[in-house]
Amino acid sequence: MEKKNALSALSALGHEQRLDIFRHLVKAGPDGSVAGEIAAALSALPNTLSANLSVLSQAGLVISEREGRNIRYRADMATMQSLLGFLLEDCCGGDAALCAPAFNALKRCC
Amino acid sequence: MEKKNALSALSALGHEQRLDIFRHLVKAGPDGSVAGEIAAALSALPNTLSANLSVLSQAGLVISEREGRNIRYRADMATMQSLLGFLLEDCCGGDAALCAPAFNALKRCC
DNA sequence: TGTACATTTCTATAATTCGTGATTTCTGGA
DNA sequence: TCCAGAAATCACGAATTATAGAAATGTACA
Repeated sequence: MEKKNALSALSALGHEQRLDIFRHLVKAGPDGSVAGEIAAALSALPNTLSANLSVLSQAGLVISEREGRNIRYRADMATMQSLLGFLLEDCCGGDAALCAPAFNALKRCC
Repeated sequence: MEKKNALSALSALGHEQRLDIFRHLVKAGPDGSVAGEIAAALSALPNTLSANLSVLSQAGLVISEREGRNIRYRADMATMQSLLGFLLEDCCGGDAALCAPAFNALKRCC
């Protein structure tokens, strides 16, 4: 992951409603959730929710798909994993072997 | 980790210079780096660097310690790990057993 | 005690982000 | 074609945050 992508992902998550949305989608798992459900779950106004979903989407943290007149959102765990890789790059004094097992385990999980 | 702590950590990292500082400290490892070294490495002005180190410190992402007339900073990996735990809570449909190995591996590494 | 160095704090200005209301687009069904 | 529901987009004032320069603090050492 490049720095600008990491920055947009981190600043997207550094906002209360967007963090709530992302965690809601993480908990929802691979099925995700449609915008209306998210709005109801978080008691959010439709337009602010939409704006925040757009920010998360541009940051690559969520993926959207139209489903009839609803739009379904899912958390993109692959982006999350590469963000972690970027943040913890060279975390073990450059000895990647120390961290590799942890990153691989994260990829298998979720 | 509570939500407000996660928010302050994420928004602290969602800023270019602060992200650079944090990654610099992660690469520096347990020895950390003094403010002057960081400023030289990032070509940062002393006052803006100080302000951003303060933000990272309040977010719990770095730890500081005076060392003569310098101040040494270190990345706090424990905060990072609990942030990941917060972000990925219930990521495997509530089946924590799927994620536990990955989180444990992360704790051992770094 | 006096000086030099490293870092922080203060202050003012500039830039960015946020939330809200109104409008618009897209879809499905009468 | 027309209407209703779902979501996105636009515009704008308010609030927050960032930046730089200048001054102040704390430390070491002669």
